[in-house]
Amino acid sequence: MATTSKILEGLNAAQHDAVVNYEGPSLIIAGAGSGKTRVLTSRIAYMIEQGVRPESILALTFTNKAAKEMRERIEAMVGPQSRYIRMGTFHSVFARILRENAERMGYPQAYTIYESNDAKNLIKTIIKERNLSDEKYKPGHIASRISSAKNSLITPGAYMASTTLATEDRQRQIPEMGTIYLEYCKRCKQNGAMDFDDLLLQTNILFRDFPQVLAEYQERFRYLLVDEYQDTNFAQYTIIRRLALKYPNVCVVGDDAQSIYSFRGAKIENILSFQRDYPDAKIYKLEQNYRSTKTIVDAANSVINHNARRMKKRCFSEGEQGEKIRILKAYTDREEADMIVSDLRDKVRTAGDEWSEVAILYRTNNQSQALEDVLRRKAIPYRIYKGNSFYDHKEIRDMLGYIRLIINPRDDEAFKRIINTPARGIGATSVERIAAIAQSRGTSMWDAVDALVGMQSDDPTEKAVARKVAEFVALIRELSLAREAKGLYDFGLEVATRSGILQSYRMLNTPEAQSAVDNIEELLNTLQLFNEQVEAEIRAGEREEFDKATIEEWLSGLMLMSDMDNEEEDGNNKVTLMTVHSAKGLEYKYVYIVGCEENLFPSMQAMEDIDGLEEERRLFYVALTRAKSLATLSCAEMRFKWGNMEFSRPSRFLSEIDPQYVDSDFDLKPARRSATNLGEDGESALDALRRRFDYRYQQKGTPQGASTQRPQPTRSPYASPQRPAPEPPRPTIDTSKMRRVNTSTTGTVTSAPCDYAVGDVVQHTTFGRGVIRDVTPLATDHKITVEFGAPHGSKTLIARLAKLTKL
DNA sequence: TATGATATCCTTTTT
DNA sequence: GGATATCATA
Repeated sequence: MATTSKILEGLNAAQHDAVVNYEGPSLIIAGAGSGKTRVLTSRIAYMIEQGVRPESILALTFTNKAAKEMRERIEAMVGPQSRYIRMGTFHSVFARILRENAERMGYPQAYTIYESNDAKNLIKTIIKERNLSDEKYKPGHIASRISSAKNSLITPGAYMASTTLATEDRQRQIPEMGTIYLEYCKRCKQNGAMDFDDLLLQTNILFRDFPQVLAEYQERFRYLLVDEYQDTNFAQYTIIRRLALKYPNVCVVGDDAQSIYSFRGAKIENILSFQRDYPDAKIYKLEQNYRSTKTIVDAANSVINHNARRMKKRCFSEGEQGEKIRILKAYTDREEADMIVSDLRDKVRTAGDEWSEVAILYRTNNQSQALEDVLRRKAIPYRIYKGNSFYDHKEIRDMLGYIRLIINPRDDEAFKRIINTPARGIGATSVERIAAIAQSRGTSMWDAVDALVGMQSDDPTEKAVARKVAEFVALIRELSLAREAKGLYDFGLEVATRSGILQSYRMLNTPEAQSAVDNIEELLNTLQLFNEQVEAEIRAGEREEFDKATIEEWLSGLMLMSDMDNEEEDGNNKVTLMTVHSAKGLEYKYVYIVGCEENLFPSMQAMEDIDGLEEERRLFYVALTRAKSLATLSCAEMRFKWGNMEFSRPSRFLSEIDPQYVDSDFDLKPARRSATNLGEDGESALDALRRRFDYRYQQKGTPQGASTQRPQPTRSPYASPQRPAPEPPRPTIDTSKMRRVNTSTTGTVTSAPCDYAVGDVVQHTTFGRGVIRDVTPLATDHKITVEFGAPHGSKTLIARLAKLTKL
């Protein structure tokens, strides 16, 4: 402590304290832009400088990219020892630990990681096998229930023992839910597979059932650091709890105001009650924002102040006042995109900035479409981040299917995917028969087919199928040999060629097929890259000689990789498009938040209860605080939804921003649309609106050749020769819908009478029957507290939005 | 069994 | 509007 470390230079008082006091539990409340990453990296670097062994540090981040960046920054401070820090997402770190311990838990070491599609397919199979109605038992719904059970560490046994869950499932008319969950887990294990949630659940089971294993990791990881703690779920929370039991050197960093992942089971309580969990925890508050202008920080604060559930902190900026937040309004979503893109082009050009200083953020992925079209039309380079776009491609999933089956022959989902891909004459009936045989023998489909190959049959069609199956078996065997004999890249290439996948696309001479071939090549390149990387690590002595690159390791890495983690190789000077969720942790000079409309942002389903609405508000806060110098918000009056136009009103969040920070030329009050505007006179108002967006209007093909005025030939679904242009030249506008929207708008906006009173009995679509306990008036609505009894308890809802019926 | 046509969901957010 | 699922037909 005698000499000051270089690492501490330039830190403010709060940051300094948070870096230096690394022993014992600490909670770092880090407001947006407060130098959180800097504190985390400096803290770790400082620890190493003070003699803490890097191997004893476990740092968990939210994305792989964040981990990579942190490691680089630490390396810059303390050099190559940083390589020995265990760092990554919860999922990737524990996937590796599980691999080391898989066998004692009844999983193969080469277990496969199931992504959500695999999980859903398996659930579908189970539902079918049990002859349950796929009307009531929707795979997606079942999958999400299983997922939240796992995130809350509820095993199938516990699930079925719970009377609360049983009644809940009966209410939802899925009484077999527990059985399906049990069967699902059984089948995953049979298949030697873990889904995303298993990676956390099974880690907990490992630590619970094998205390000596837990003890080993407790000794190994004496210092724990968790980033984005406000977004951890119960399973993650418990892992940390367990690991910290012996040496409570646990440092969590987060911001309750940025908790936006409750749909994934994240519990904001984890951060709110850290002090209760670790009573002698030290608390550090990083409140100075170094990222944004005063205007942006203050505006964001004024919005988040509408939330009741907050931790006390005061975020401020000492930067410039900066420009006011601009709010733009367009008539249609299409026009909104035009407006935004022209605006950002002007900004970038006049200021001489880079495209990469601009981000366009939206609430839902589908909003990117309109923006992409305009960007492409104006030849502005852009980069779009979209979930796991890699697996969205069939050719990639097929390639991975082969590789998975070779690594883990028990993986029935992979087997089903590829047995007839590319088509080799083994149809659904044959596959079902194989599945049935496997079921009856209690083996995997691969084992079933493997045993079947030697058998003879007299039936000629059966014989033909048997021959084809035998060919498939031979193919997989050959590829397995290739895996052992060849390097990673060559093996991948063998899979692509011998399987016939590559050939099947080359035969087709379409641009889509070409892109598929490109994707396959890209996949093979990642194999090569991975191999080179591992070899470099071995040469540098960071990795043992015998620990060569394996296809298993590559595959799990790939499964746990998100689009976020992919580095762009062909130049970075591009406008960024992404959801607000993916923007967390990032910053841009210019930020555009589009679609600031009621029912979109905040989203319709989130507005059902107060918690949901508050989370949307935090999301909006996250969006706003991404901006360094200028934030621009926009909304449209009409938006294409499910193929027809729907009206929307400006988001309540726009009017929640303190007006002194806003620059807009229209009234922001959500209640602005009055009855006269669209009342009985609705049609003419509509016509006026139609006229103003005749761009789309004409594009949709007016029969009189008006479309020829448009120089831009856009793909037009109504222009196809088979289908005559519809009589009224506005096929996309469904007036019946408009009237509907219309009446509901006028009815609720003008005055806000409340249909509910204390003591009323109501029915809710998800929570069931309840009694109203309290009614509080809001600006344009009422907040009601409803007691639902057993599983749900008391909920605070917004009268107009909650799906309630009075009984 | 493979292909093309029609029906149906969809739109919250992701490791 | 679009992707995916299911169905009808050769």
